[in-house]
Amino acid sequence: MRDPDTFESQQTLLVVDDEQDILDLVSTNLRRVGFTVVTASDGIEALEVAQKMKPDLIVLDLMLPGKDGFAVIKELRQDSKMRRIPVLMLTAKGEVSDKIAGLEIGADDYLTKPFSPRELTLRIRAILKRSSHVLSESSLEKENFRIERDSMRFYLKGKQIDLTSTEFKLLRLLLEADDRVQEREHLLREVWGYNDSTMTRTLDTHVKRLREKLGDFADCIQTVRGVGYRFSAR
Amino acid sequence: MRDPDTFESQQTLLVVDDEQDILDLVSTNLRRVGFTVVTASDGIEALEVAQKMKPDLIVLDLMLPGKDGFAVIKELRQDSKMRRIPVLMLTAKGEVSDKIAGLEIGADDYLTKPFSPRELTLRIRAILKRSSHVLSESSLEKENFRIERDSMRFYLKGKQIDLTSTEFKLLRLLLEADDRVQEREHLLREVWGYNDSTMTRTLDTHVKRLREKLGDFADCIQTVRGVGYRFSAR
DNA sequence: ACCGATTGTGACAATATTGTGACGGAACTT
DNA sequence: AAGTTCCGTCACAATATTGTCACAATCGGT
Repeated sequence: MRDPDTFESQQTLLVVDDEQDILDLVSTNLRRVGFTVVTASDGIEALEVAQKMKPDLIVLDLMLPGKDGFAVIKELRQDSKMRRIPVLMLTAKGEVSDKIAGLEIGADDYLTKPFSPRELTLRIRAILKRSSHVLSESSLEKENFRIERDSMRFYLKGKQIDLTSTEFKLLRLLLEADDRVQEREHLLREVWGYNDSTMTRTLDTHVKRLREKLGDFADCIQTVRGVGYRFSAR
Repeated sequence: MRDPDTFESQQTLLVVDDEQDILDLVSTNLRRVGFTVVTASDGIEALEVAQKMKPDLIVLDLMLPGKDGFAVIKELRQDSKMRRIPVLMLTAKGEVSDKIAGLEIGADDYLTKPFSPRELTLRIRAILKRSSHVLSESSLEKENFRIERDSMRFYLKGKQIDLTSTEFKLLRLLLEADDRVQEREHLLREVWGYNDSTMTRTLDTHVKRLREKLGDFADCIQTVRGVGYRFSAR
């Protein structure tokens, strides 16, 4: 009898690294624990494969010939089809800067080389669990909040509340972020498509409107001054 | 059959000493227990090799021709790529001064000659274990302190404490440094982006504000006169 | 014990950031 | 066409954060 946790529809991982031995090592290990693994050895290839295969997760080395990990993530996040694919970033020792530590680059997690295969699979499982829960189901429920992605409806304490489409997008992002701070720039990019991040106050205004509609729960949208907003359900 | 946890991409050590026999002894021993070892016999060479190889740890003799161990560490800590590489300092009997004892020089540990190979590998393992864990997880817990990088929340004895973003950055750096002294210049560069390190007292002020918020635990932020600050949790 | 350098401290002013209400235009409905 | 909804901007208010300064306290060295 199989452990129910491993009894999952096979999940596909894309592993991207330019060092062949690491690629081999990682993929054999991941296959051994039940994943389907495809590989790529540079950024361009990675993007192509990602587009074609729609992997459930990408393991991405930061240092790549041609297009580095940052660039790959950036393009990934700009494509609506691939935006949701979680990324686990691999970094060499010296590359660990604050940017990475803060996960400001858009990766979902990162791992410093050298790492043990066990650690890698643990991380992958954690991300997949989190994101399958959060992202793939059509409705997302959290405490008193509930969002139905398909119908674009929002419920607070079971009661439906009308949101405009922008409000909905914004609240959805905040909810999906699950207590992580979402930077202003990020929200502006995701909801409005603003890439320049210049002066606009529309985010503030919409947050205000959302808070109004949340009533007693207005404080669930917390502002992190100088950074962005964070949603903490209750 | 190998233990899966030891099945990791090989870790590289850089051993620096000007005495050839010690170099040989140490490296053969370290290779025997599974490390990749590269060597250098003076400070200049050490820095070059470190830059090129990005070793996972440097074993550094204090007494070196040309540039001594202190100088090497100092330069190391100034380079953003190499800043995080842990250093194990080797010292001869008489050289153990207060500076070394307090590890105020930026080393992660030190060992007095003569030492047994076994002791050396134990120390190395300890340092590597410590430093690989500190940065790789999204939340960092240490005694009564806990920092969640994603949500930018800080907890003391389980209770959440509000920090401004600057305070958060500062505390995070101190916590991540894990008992190592962080030089003023370094903190100013990392948190504020100041490169000139001229006269500003804002670091002092922020440390004070942090201490206020830490209450009883204010003394965990220790000042090292003329050098910087050190965080030692309890 | 004294001196100079360094750090702690409290107050303050400047600045940066966000909240808020109102407004006008655009898009959509009726 | 009139009414409605939604959206982004603006001006202004309300806050929160930050850096500096003057002065006190402390430390290290002699």
